[in-house]
Amino acid sequence: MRSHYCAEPDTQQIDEIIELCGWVNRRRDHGGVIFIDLRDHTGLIQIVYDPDDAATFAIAEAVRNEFVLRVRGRVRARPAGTLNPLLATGEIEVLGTELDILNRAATPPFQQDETNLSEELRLRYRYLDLRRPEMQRNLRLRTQVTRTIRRYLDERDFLDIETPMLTRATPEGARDYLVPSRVHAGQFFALPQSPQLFKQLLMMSGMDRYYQIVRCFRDEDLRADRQPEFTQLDMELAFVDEAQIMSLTEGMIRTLFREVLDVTLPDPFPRLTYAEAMRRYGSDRPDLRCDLELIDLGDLMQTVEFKVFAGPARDPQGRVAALCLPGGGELSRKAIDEYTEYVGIYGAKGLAYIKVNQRAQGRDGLQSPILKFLPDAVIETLLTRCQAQDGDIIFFGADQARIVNEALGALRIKLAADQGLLRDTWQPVWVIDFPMFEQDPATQRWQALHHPFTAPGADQLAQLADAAGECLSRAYDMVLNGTEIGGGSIRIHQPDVQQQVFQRLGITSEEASDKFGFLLDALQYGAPPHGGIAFGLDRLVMLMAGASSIRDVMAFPKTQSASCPLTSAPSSVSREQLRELHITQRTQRQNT
RNA sequence: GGAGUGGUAGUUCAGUUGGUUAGAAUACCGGCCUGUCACGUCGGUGGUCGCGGGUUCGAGUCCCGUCCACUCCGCCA
Repeated sequence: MRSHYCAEPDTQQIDEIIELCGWVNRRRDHGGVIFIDLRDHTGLIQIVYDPDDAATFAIAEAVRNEFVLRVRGRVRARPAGTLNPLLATGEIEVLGTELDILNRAATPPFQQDETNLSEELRLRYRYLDLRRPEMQRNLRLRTQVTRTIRRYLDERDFLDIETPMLTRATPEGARDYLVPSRVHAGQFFALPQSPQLFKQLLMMSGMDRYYQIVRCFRDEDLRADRQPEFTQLDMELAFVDEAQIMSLTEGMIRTLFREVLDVTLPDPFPRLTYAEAMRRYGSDRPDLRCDLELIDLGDLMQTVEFKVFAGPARDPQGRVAALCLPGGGELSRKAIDEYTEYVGIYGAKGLAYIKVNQRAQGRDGLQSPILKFLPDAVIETLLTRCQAQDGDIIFFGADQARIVNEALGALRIKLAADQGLLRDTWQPVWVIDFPMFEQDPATQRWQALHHPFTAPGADQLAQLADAAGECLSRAYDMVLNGTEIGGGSIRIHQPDVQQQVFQRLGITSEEASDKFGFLLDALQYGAPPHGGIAFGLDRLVMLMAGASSIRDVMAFPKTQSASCPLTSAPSSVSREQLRELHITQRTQRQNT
């Protein structure tokens, strides 16, 4: 006997068809025969049958609006329309001879085939939302993904080791979710933002291949691809370098896509340095499904009278770049205004453009508000550099490099999406050679781009003190179709290098030993070279499922305000509970 | 913290320059019909127009505030 809950029709074999989800078509007694149409996915059905006598006996159990039913009867395989031309959609039917009502069911608050349900309603009745074929498919896919990953890593002798959920608050990074201690008045645990420090300690313990599919917590504002609790595939290896980790993990992703989606990814994945990614795509997670690239014009614009361009061109922190959209000459004034507004979100003060109508006619064949500021030679060179052709439009960004990159980088993706220039394919890429540090524009302080345990490149130590901004790290990100799905680094395993990095970050040795003295202590007892990576499982599954939000690949996600309509969490708690935790009740909202 | 979109029967939506009894589809209930399958057909129940305040003779509609959901910026080492 086999039994399944299923959601998708599969017409290949009768045995598989019988595993499908379907629906009791009519509740009314029809001369003692109940027809079950397996193409009508409006509820849950389970069919149990005897594989030796599949065609003649079956028990179907189903949840319908009013009843949970059990039907015993004959199963009849029925390719669409063959047994009765009127039965155009059915694949299989059960002719019931007995009917039991197992339970009553209330009318559901929404219809299962409704596609426009509000997110709040879906989450409030998530258990019903999860009956929908799409959600069944997504959670099924998620299981396939974790199963495949585990098998890949198990075959390579990785240890699956759990790390604490109640741990120590971290000084940097995201805000922590805190848990008050009853035993220690006034002290708090933090839920882990990642198992970073523990997995490094495990390397020093000789657990030289570690992985964990682990929940992580960050108390920051939500997005379509960010939830306060999310799942990482966390990995760490000892005695490895970047090449080994990248080779191992891209092999894992290739296996995953081949086995789960029947998709062949490139071998090896292409690689881009951070600098090149920013220069060509304005982003450290470039979407390579689109060929549009940013074109540097800084050298051309240094001497023009147009201060909007000349200023940033002369500024070492500035950038002047162009984006040439083939066929974009068709864009209306309104459309261009909308793109101007769009780049404004990223801090761009405007969006200059040139429409190339008739390039052969030189200046007269162009259309642009900024033409009058640019000499012929400059115009000619920039057109050549952009490989502009008749009917194209060239957009310009000129500002701080950070703003130009963000604005044109985002515009590039939006133009590609709007114009249908994103290929329907999978484009993985490694981004490597990240800077160690970035400078906070407000405080001028140096901050770790990845995290403070990331090793600098072997030849980069000299830069650490004098030219921190140019110091490159041994970090790497895996990017798929413009989404960062994994990131990691080779870690610092020498205490003196770790001290230097802390110093550069302005972390005093007192602070360092207070916050993660245990890691510094551990380094002293002999740490092997080690490194690792963490993949965002939710994002990965979201991409593979074609979903637009990680909520659609999580069983019970939170809303954008980090609450749960199903359980009404977070909630007030009793005074008694608070008292035990040494929290004064003033901190609680008076709503109970 | 900021920008935008939305909130009207259980659900998805419409609702004109402010006008009298707020509509449709679907769901639900009842009758009829039925190898029906988005069944058909006849009838019925169902609304604090998110909430609060204001303008007005009159507010679903205009104004202010607020709450909720979603998208984005900031934030997310």
